[in-house]
Amino acid sequence: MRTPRRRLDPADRRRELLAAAERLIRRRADQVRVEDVVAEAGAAKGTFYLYFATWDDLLEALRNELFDRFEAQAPEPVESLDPIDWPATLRGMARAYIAFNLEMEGLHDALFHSDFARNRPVPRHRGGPARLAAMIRAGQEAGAFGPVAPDLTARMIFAAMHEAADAAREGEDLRDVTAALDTLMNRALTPEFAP
Amino acid sequence: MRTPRRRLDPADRRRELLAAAERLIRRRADQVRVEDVVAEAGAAKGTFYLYFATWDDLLEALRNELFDRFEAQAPEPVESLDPIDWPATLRGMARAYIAFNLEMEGLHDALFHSDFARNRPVPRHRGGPARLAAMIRAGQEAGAFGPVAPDLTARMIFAAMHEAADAAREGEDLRDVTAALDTLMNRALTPEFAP
Amino acid sequence: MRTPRRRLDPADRRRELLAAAERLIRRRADQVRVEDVVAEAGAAKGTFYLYFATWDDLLEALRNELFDRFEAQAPEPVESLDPIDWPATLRGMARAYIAFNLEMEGLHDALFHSDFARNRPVPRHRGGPARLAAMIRAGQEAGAFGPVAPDLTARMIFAAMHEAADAAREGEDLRDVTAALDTLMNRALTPEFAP
Amino acid sequence: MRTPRRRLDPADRRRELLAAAERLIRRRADQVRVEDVVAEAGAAKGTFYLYFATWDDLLEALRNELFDRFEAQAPEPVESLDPIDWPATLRGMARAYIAFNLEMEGLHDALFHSDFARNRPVPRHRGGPARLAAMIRAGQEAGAFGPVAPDLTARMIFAAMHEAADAAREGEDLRDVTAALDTLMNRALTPEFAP
DNA sequence: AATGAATGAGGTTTCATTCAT
DNA sequence: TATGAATGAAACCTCATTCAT
Repeated sequence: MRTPRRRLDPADRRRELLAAAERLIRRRADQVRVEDVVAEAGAAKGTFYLYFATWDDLLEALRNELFDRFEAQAPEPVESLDPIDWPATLRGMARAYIAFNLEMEGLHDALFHSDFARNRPVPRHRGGPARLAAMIRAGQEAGAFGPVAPDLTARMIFAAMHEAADAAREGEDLRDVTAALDTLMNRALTPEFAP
Repeated sequence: MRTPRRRLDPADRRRELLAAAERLIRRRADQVRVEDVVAEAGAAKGTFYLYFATWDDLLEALRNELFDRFEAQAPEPVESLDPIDWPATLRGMARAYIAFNLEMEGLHDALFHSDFARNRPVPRHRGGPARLAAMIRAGQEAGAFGPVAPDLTARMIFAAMHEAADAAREGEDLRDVTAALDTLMNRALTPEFAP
Repeated sequence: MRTPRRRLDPADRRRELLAAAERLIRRRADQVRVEDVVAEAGAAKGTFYLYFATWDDLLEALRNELFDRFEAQAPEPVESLDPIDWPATLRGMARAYIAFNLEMEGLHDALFHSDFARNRPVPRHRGGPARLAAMIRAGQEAGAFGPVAPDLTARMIFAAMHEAADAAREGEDLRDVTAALDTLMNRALTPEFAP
Repeated sequence: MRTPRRRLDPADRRRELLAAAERLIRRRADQVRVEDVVAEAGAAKGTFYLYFATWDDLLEALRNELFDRFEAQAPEPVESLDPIDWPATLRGMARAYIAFNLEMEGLHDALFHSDFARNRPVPRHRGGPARLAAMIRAGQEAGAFGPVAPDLTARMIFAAMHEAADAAREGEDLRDVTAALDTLMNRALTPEFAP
């Protein structure tokens, strides 16, 4: 019983493989093998290697896609005319990030804390902290944020966001989590406080 | 009888294996195999399994040891008589944690973000966030910290500490990092600010 | 229609494929794959199989072509009128063979000592030994060569030629090699010696 | 149904694997895979890699063993007291080599004309030509052989021996082959002929 | 208590050949 | 006649774990 061939446009086939991998890794990051991916995608083993030279290349493609997707959904917040409400913008970003992260499930560790992540670090310019730092700087210029170190504070707040998302995933009430994060960010950046 | 057997007190043997594993994992978490550990420890392969039923059991033992060690070195801050300076205590803990984390090198991801970590989550009561939450509660009762949600805030601040340590490891100046973290914690917990 | 199709006269296409294969195998007999050949020939993978049913068929075609080419360039030595100088004729053939063999590079083993060679032996009538044996017989009839067993001696002298070519390829001085071969052949066939 | 373990002394296990490989390669040099060898040797796949890092390492070990074996069976020819009969000694070596080569079957090409052979050439000092050249030199000093170039002539005569063995394997009568080779060697080396 | 040879499931990657277009 | 995406049977190699000694 031969499997009938499904001839696809290469771009489509690639998409299917990526999608299949994403679906599986979400569920159980470990234990996903090339074999599983092609089975899920309805392709043959060799087909995988037509599109990705190694397993890590697939992961890299997946990571890039996630970045693209996040950037598409949480677009540059500015573009406004009236004085921007920076704290609100920040809160918006936090919500978007938490939602995105919650939705990532198993992908996160597989892409950001695996051997893969160690071997292929995220390029500096991608990733949330850079965006967040830019936002802090802009807010500071507008007088909406206090005089904190933008880059390091951005990294730490981003880590806090990430942790908040984890907490939500582990069962904490999402409103509590969001409120606590809002409080933390508000306090961390308010211009009304100078220690 | 090629290699003479080294008969050891079981506790010593176990310690040697753990120490060997720690040394190797620090260096390169992936790529460490049972074989390497026993070679480093001067034992035979089978001996490993007299002390650890599986590889993950070794990791768990290692994680526990790290917790013990951290708790031993960063002792409960209280025990004092005069009014405690809570912010200072917190800063002390942060410094201790950063130092500890910096010194962990490859251990961190191997123990906290690997497949192992997913399969065997850290027991609630161990780990920094629990201690930190306790500290926040105590500080709040003493009027030294503002009215934030203790557990969630503890988690987020802990994540920030962790990120700070990462930043230091990646080359950021340790004083800058510590200062930024102090600022963040101070702002996040100060009682003088109510949004 | 990405690549424009190159419609060729079948004979031309076949020639191109053969030439491409020859070029590549010369360089590195192992490691040459169908994929490489079609790339080198500017054709698509499937096209290969329109001209050669299997990879071994290509090799066989290549081997035949080499035989043809050798026979064309080292033409039947006779055609003469005066008494033929048989030893000189033999030396001429040896020189031609060495030159040819030197020029074959990686082709030799790929065509004569590979799994392919085992599965498809050279037809008796092709190949140097047969020609050489004929020459020895003719020379014997003319009284120019001694009474040695023509077929076996031809095989062995041919092997010696081949070895001489190898020696030259490995860096021995071509004149030394040729001289040693001439001496061997002269001694092996001289009529002036009967043990 | 587990296969019961056969625990062997490492040297014995290695011998068994080599012997199994030799048996199979003799029969059909291509088509022999690690899997076949371990099956023939009654071992598990992983066991192979305990003894040979790669397939080519096995082939190299096999080649070395063959050399050893040949040298053991065709010992240094000298050791004599009276004037040595050099031609007879040479004929003896030729017979030994033919016998050995005939007995090698599929091993020859696998070890001397495969990709393996190209990647790991025979060390100069092993192999027949070196021994043969030494013999020619000794014979020349004793006045038993004519003034031919020893090294190149040795190579060519060795190739002739090899071809003679091939002829015998292909069905030529062994006595004819031996006689033709004797004649060739006698003529090639006789001191009574100077062209 | 200790050893280290042996196991074998698991995973990756390659490439001749097929076949839908 | 030509294309090139797709196939899937090999083959290789690794390493946690077992077990006979």
